[in-house]
Amino acid sequence: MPKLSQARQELRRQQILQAAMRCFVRNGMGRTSVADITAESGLSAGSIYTHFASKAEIVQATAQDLLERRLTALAGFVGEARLPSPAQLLRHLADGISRDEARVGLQAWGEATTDPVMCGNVVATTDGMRDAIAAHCEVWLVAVKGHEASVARSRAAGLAAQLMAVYQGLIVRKALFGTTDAADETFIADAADRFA
Amino acid sequence: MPKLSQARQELRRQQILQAAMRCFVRNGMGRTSVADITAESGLSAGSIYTHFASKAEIVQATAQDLLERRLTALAGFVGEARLPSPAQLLRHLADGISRDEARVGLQAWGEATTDPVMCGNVVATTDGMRDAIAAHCEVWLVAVKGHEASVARSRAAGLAAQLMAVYQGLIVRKALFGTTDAADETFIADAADRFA
DNA sequence: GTCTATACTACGATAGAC
DNA sequence: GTCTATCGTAGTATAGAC
Repeated sequence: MPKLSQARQELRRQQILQAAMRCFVRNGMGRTSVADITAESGLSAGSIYTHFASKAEIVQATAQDLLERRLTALAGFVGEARLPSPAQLLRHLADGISRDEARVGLQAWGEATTDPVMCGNVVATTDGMRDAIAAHCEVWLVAVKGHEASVARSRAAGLAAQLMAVYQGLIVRKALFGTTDAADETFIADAADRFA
Repeated sequence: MPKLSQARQELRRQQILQAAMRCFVRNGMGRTSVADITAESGLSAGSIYTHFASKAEIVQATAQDLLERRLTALAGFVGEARLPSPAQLLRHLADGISRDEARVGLQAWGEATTDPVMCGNVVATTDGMRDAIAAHCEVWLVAVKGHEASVARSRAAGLAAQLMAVYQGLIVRKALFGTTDAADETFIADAADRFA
């Protein structure tokens, strides 16, 4: 296996996925044609089909990349030594996603309702985020709030589920509502208070 | 204007929209063809196009009906004399939406990211729900919690935004995650506690 | 690996009879 | 108003040259 060739393949793959992402932001996953992606990427149809077997695969891979970026960012944040509070965690989640990402995220949810592969990816990544949040909250509840280990664990699970729900609501808000930064800040501060 | 004819038109319209709804649950808005809707409704293509100008219009109308049903149900609930708490409100919102409705709701959000008409409908209806919740919470904060009018108003606005976010998160949960009733009940009870 | 050109299909929408 | 039949197009995927 030539290593350089693999790196080049990965580069092409990213080139295609980033072009697809821009197309999805503009026209949505459904109304984006493979021709649109070829035009946006500067590649040809033939080239794209050597890297992806079908349009569905491009759609899934684009969403998967997006989901994984969010999960990785979260893992990095809770991995720091600072031991952020649940409120700070929520704030970081909110700040970490752009409007374009929120838009394509919503499209991915819509696709996931009828595409089992997409649904599996969404559920797996979302569960991953929730578990990372739960694990962090458990530590936080013990270290900062002085809870006992067993109650911290069960409280952290519920807390994580709630934080994820608010996060998901915030994604809807960011994608569809032309809210001002000030209004978003109020919203996040309010939610943070509730989980403080 | 013949009245019976209008009623008949409305019946056909509902016949088409209900068929479309079933198709969207099965295959999604994007992958449902007009032929699918004709087959499901028992009507013909020609007939459908006398009632709707395009497929996009059918998609928008189906989503609009779904959104309005949720808004009307909420208005009815807060219109009762019982003065439910925010927690009970959330519980009612959660119970009022089926998994199929949640699925198509998610598809509508995805469409709304690139279809201005759909986006307008979603935003308007969601704002309507939030306002209805805020108005109710304001009354509740004054009557049950004994808050002063001015602080109740500002607190109610924030509370309503938070409740909507959790509600939206719950829609995602209901549509994509095969959660058990018990787990959902825990989730809702936990959220309700937080807003009690 | 990448391109151009194209085969094949599926879909949205309409025409015209009844 | 409703049906059947069909037109035109758009879009996915592939074949074959380079």
